[in-house]
Amino acid sequence: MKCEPAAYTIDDLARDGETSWEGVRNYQARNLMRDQMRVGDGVLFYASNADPSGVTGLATVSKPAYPDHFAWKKGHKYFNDRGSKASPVWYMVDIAFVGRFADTIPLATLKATKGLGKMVVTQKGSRLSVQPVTKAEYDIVVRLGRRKPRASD
DNA sequence: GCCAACGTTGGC
DNA sequence: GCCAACGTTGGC
Repeated sequence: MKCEPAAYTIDDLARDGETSWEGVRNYQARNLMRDQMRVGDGVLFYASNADPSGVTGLATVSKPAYPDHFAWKKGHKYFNDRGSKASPVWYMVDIAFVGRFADTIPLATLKATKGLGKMVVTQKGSRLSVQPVTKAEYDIVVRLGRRKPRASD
């Protein structure tokens, strides 16, 4: 799940413990949250438009998809006139903090890592704010995040 | 700040 | 239903 640091960071999630993921206004991303995400699923927290952009930590799905009520709040920045309280269009999930990486795993590292060649975020033009990750990819990224830098690095 | 990639809108 | 115009995302 991607987020710009100006909006929310892994440190914010560490402080909050849990957060709702409102504001997704893209059908593909919505479908992933609504149809694919289950409580307990692992989440890679990705900082976009950051320096460097990359995975900054781990979270887990703590509440399955439910209507994003910000979508029908007139005047709210996440207001969207599709759907309504009666027939919601936009959904969100809640995620809970799991861990923070000592250092961001930059996108360039993901692209250069064996086994991540097909990971959605490493593909050109991958703009979706919620992307699917395979178990194998997830495990590789977790290993990268846990690796302690050597003095010679 | 540039611009490629992609989603959405709306005229026809 | 096509597709040009437009807006947004996000890496660089």
